[in-house]
Amino acid sequence: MIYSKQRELILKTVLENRVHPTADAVFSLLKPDHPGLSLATVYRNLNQLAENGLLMKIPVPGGADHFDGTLEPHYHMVCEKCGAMVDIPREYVPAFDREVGEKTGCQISGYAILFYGLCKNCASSATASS
Amino acid sequence: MIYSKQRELILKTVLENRVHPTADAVFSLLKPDHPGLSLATVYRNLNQLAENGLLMKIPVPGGADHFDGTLEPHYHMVCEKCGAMVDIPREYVPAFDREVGEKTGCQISGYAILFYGLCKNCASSATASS
DNA sequence: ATAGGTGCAAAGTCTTTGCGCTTAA
DNA sequence: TTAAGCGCAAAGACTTTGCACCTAT
Repeated sequence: MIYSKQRELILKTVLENRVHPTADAVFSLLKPDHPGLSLATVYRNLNQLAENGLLMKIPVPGGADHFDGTLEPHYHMVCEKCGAMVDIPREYVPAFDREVGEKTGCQISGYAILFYGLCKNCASSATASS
Repeated sequence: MIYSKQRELILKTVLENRVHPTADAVFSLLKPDHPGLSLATVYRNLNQLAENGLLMKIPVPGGADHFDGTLEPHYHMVCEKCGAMVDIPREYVPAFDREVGEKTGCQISGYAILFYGLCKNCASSATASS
């Protein structure tokens, strides 16, 4: 992976913006200061960075993929009200792969969990307004 | 929800084909005997049936949604070799929502788990051919 | 020199939607 | 008769790709 200015910028943007941005969000953040930048470049680099383990790709069914600079294993929740993506510490979830593999005869290589709900802010404002 | 011949056919197809078909798969199964059928109708009805709890919609990141006529709560595995979708009994997985909600302050409404790996067939043929 | 990157625009995949016609209740 | 459904074709959202040019090594 030879150096490229664009890739550096894209990685930096994800690392500095802890909001788990989508490709489009990264693009929008960078575009003003880098008018020549292409959305295709953002997609290519985010995917490449994820493949190389420098970022985590978080697929969201029915929506755009998000990218996360936090590499420690953890899960995510999508806020159904504001769309925010919230980190969920990993330790509350056991290692399913082995368990499920033993019981079903399948060879499990991994699994993805995505929680749905309301983030702290939206949950408290919903309570307040009732 | 007023009756429609198409909806009946679509539901019947999912119930009889325990392969967790996609909208397109349902369409392909029905098209030969029902040349007038439209893919849009299949999508509309599958979604409506899922909303009404007669089917389960299984979103697959980066791929087409699958639909499942088995209503008892359970999870799924996508075979990375043949693409088959395999049922995973539910009891091996605890109720996360409450746990995670308590720890994070978020109001969790649900979660989705999707396993990745090799189904029994593909796992054994991989072993055999080595 | 050359493999890898980039920008642009086109294409691809999956899904939804607008519209005029049809049908169940 | 009228709200719900249908078929068709168009559009939408997200992502990838082909190509000609550029750049790090």
